Formats: sequence, C-alpha cells, structure tokens
Amino acid sequence: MVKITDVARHAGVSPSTVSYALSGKRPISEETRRRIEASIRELGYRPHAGARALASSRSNVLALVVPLRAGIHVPVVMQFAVSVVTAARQHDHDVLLLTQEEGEEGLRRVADTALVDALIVMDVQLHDPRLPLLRALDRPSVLIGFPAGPAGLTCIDLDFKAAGELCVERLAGLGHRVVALVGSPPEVYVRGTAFAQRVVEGFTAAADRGGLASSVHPCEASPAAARRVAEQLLRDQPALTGVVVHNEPVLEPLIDAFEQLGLRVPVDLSVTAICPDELAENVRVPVTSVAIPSTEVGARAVELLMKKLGGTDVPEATLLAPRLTERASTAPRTLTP
Amino acid sequence: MVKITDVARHAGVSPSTVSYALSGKRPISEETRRRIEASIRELGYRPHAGARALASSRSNVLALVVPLRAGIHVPVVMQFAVSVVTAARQHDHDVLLLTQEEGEEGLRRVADTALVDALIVMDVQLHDPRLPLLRALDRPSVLIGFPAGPAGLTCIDLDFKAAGELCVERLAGLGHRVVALVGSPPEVYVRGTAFAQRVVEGFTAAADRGGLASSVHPCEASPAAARRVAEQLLRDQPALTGVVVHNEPVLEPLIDAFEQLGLRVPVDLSVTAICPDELAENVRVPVTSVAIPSTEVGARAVELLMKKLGGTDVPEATLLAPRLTERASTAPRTLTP
DNA sequence: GTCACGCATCGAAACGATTCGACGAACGCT
DNA sequence: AGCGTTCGTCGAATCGTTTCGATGCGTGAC
Repeated sequence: MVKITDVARHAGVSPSTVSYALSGKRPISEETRRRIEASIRELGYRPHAGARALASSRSNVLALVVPLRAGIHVPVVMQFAVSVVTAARQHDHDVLLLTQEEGEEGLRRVADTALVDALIVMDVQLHDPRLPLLRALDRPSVLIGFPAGPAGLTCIDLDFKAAGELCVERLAGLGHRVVALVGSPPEVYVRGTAFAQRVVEGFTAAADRGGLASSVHPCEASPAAARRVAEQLLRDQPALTGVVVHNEPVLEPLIDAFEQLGLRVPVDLSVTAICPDELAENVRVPVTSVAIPSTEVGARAVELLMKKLGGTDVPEATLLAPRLTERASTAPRTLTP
Repeated sequence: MVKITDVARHAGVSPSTVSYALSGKRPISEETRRRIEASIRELGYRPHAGARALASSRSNVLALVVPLRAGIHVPVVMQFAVSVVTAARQHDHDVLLLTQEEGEEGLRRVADTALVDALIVMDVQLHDPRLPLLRALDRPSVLIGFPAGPAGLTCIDLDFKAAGELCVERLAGLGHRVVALVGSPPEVYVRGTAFAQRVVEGFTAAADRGGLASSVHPCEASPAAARRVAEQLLRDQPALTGVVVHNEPVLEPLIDAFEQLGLRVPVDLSVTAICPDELAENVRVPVTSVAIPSTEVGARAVELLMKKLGGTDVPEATLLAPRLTERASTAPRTLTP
C-alpha cells in the first residue's frame, strides 16, 4: 500500500505538504501542487479512510436509516436511498445503510464509534422513540418526515397536508361536491405515521373549508380491499364524484373496481392521487397526481446535513410545496339530473 | 470521548488487556474480564471505528453495489439489500451502499481507501466491465448473478436456467403442448443480463426436450405492452395453453389482457411465473411461481464473504435450486376438440 | 535599512485503537 | 528440586493521516 510519506518522498516535500495540497486547508504553490498531483497519480495513492477518520475525526460517511415496515411503498424508499447516495457522493461522502430494525442501539452505535459523521432517518413516526436519542447525539441528523414535536431537530418532507388540500381543491375547482379519501392501511395510522395523518388533515380541512361532503377510508394494500372500499363508497355516498387516493398499491385496483362497478373514470368519477409520478403515469388511466419528490427530498436532506456539518444553521422545518400534475383521471363534474 | 486508556485506568489494567478482553484474541481471566466489562458499561465506552480500522486493517464494513437500471424490479433489490444488512450485522459488519452509477471507479475507491473489507455486487452482466477489476482487487467480493466467465470469482444466484426448466416441466406435466415465455424488456437482453438469458435457455431447452412447441417474447414493462404481447400470442400461436412469465410488472396486466381476450386462467390458459412470492400471491389470480429468494441469496452472499475474509476457501459458483409453489393459475390442459 | 508581515513549507505531536514480544507466576513432570 | 509450558498481563511499537506551531524567505512600508 502506498502512503502519504511515499508520495511526499517522491514529490520531494514533507507529508504535511501533501496533506495540505490535498485538503486545500493551507496555501500551496502552484508548482508544488502540480508535482504532488503528478506523484499521486504515478504512485496510485489513496488516503487510508481509517487513518483519515482518526486524525481528522471525520469519517465522511453518512448513515441512512431505511424503514422496512408494512404499508410503505418500497420503490419510493429505494429511489430515495439512491438519491441520498448520489447527493452524498457529490459532497465526497459515502452512505452507510441501516435498517429500522437496528433501532436506537444501531443509531447510537454508528454515532458513538464515529463510524458516521451524521444521520438521515426515514419514516419518522409522530412519537418516534428515536427522537430523544437523535437530540442527544453529538452528530447532526436530518429526519424525513415530521414527528409531533420537531423542536430541536431538522426535518424535511413533502408538505403532505398541503398535498391533501391541493387534491381536494382541484376536485372542488372542477365542480365536485362529494369527495372521499382512500388512505393508507389502518396500521399506518395506528402507529402514527405523520405523513399519512397530515394528508387526512389537509383533505378534511380543505373539504370543510369548501363546503364539500367528505369521508376518509383507510385501505389495506390488496386488490380485494380496494374492491371492498369501492363498493362501500358507492353504497354510503351515492353522490360521490371525486376520490383522492393516498395508497400506492391500491391505486390501480381501485380504479379497476370503480369501472367494474359501472363508474367511468373520469366521466363519472374523478380520481387524484398522492404517489410517485412513475406510478401515476403507468396506470391504465393515467392519474392526476401530486408527486412524491423522493429524489428532491433525498438531495435536500443531504444538503441540510452538509450545512450542519459545516457549522451553518439550517431551518428546523423544510416543507416541500406539492405540485399537482393534470392527467387523464380528472374532469369537470357532469351535471346529471 | 471515552477511550480505551480510560477504560484501562478505570479497570486497573493496561490498554492492551482491554483490547484482548474485547476481541478475545488472547485469554483473559474471568475476574479481569468482568472488571473490564463493568468499566466499559460504566464509562459508556465505544471503540473508535477509524482507530480500529487503522490498527487492525479491518473496517468491518461491506460494500453493496445496487443496480438502478431500467427493467429490474425494485422491491427485489430492496429486499435483497435489507437481507444483506441484516446478515452483515450478525457478523458485526456494516454495509456501505454504492450505486451502479459509481462504476469501477467507485469500487476501486472504497477498496483502495480501505473503507470496506469486501464487496457484494448485484446485477452482474454477462460481460461486465467490472470483472477484471474485481479479480484484481485485493479485497474479496461476491457477485450476485453469473457472468460469462466466472472463473476466479465467487458467484451466487438462483439457478435461473433450472427455474425456466422447472416452469416448463410443470406445464408439460399438466399436459400442455404449446407454451410461450414472456420475458424481460428487450434492453435487458441486449445488455446481456445473465439471469434473463438463462431463463430463456432453460425454457427453450426444457421445451425442446419435452417436444413442446415454444416461443419467446421480450416485453416492455407496461400494461400496454403486455396487452400487445397477449394479442400477438393468440394470433401467432392459437393452440397456446401455457405461459411462463419472467417480468414482474407485466404479470398482472398480462393476465388481465388474456382474460379480456376471452381466455380464462387457468381454465383455458395456465400461467407460471418467476417472481417474488409476494407478487405471485397478490395477483388477482394467485400465480404458480418459482420464487426469487432474495433474502436467502443476500444472507448466503454475506456468509460467503465472511468465509473468504476468514481465509476459508469457498466454491466459485453457488446455484440455489428453484422451488415452485403451486397456486391458482395452473391447471391440467382441458382437451377441447 | 529595518521591521513587520504573509506565504509556502516543514517537523512533530496527536488521533485511538491493535498486536507483538516479553515476563512473572503457577503448574505439571520427571 | 529443576525445567519446560501455559496462562494472564504489560509495554511499546505501529497503523497512516491531520494539524499546530515554527521557520525561512521575499516583499512592501516607512
């Protein structure tokens, strides 16, 4: 293994000069820098990560904690993870993958052993047991999602409440007066996943504000469950003409179910969803939707962390404004007598 | 930060004794060990990862390279990643996440900086450009999938050829004489992804061997493409009664398309698939399938790496035998005159 | 002509573990 | 009783960087 002293000797300088040339923390003459760079290339030198971490107390590694629970849409998680890795690399950092399963002990371990410099935690619950720990840790962290008490933490997410509102407002704007929300599986609400509840809040608030009749229906992630919910909706709310779906796996089955029950989309029923664009575009009837900007959230989360690592203050809350894309599943209400 | 010398002083021993007590590399008296453990707990000591890596030239980190290309089923990748992390933790290792995008330079970087001890590479192509590098690297690696020339490498995967055979044999056993394979998107074959081709090989070989008429159809990952393939199959092979699907996103749309074209599954048409169990179970008609054992592959890959790190020799090729689960999508051929 | 200053570089001391060789004590054998 | 082992522990060297303070040298101000 070639080390910094080898480079130094080869370039005719001292090891510290090589280090400074590499880090840029002190001025190095153009001429010397070039000689050093040539030596590095020629010898194929790579700084030893462990030694670097030891001396600088920076590992240049970020921890990413991914959820592996029921009811969360896997592709979104993956897309998010990839965007975190990509963004981290742009700041010369790597990403250590942790599973939720590891729990608080896992967080403490990677933080206390100085294996990572900072942490990104996905799928934060309203009353997440990890919150006190994250506050106490001596390393900065960013949460994806908003817990009940976000004070002292840095959080970022799509503004799900606004997303719920936006869907309703869009439907209201098209003249719909009776709307329903088909939400995530019940267990997601039970365990207090913040984003699911926020959608409900936004949905309900906007409906009330606009004087719409509305109802909310959690739904299991299976076609059969979708079918049941569709049937129930038609029975309980015969005047229903607008549906908001916040449940990826059920989106397509639900539309199928409605059509089999004799409701054409969008002629008889307008559907909007909160889901990844990729999914919305690939349903049989492309669905008007608010995108889940996983890639942007990932990149922004990394930016926030880098700022914190650099000592800059960052806002505690970052809410990404929802953007609604019009597709084929929405239409003005047809006034049938 | 509390360090090993603090623990040593607190326990009244030398730092090296603490180290040996922790690693077990030399015998330590029961009594001393207990005192040391008490001190560790009391002081909350955690060995510094960087220092440890520097001194022992072991980082206890594995690199996992995940694909992010078109045509691969994301949940499988995720499931795999999670199983790797879980297995790695059981051997006291962590996992660094790399994307395919990083390419060879990324592999070289994490290996040469000693950031990781070993590598797991997913989605290996038949003529993968990373192969020479992996051979040359001074760190052990395990590939998920089989390249054209696997000599000198350690590879593991489901035996996709046998899986293709198994599907055909099952259909043949049910009396079907005309079968078709609906495969992955064309680009997957074009870039020479090994597992896709192996399915084709197995499928064709078994069909030929059994004297079945057969055809192979790559298919884009969209419902529309599924529909087109279904139509084409009925046109070109009117006697078709057995279909093997190796294309996750298309499985359900394809069955829908057949039914809309008047073919009932399994009465008129038997369908088998090679896909995750989770998917096979959740189609409207649960599908008889060969599972992709991502979890097992991940765990086994880690075991192999640990053996290699320990200096033990391991077989170059590990092929997991396919297992077919009977579900509702297959039935004996009905002899219509 | 001197003084102060800034630039480029060097030398040495961390950083926090692991590991190798050595050493005293206890033990079993002859 | 003497000798060779084994057991448990210690001390010191080592791993490869970063970083702090010091130093020499050229430069501009007065």
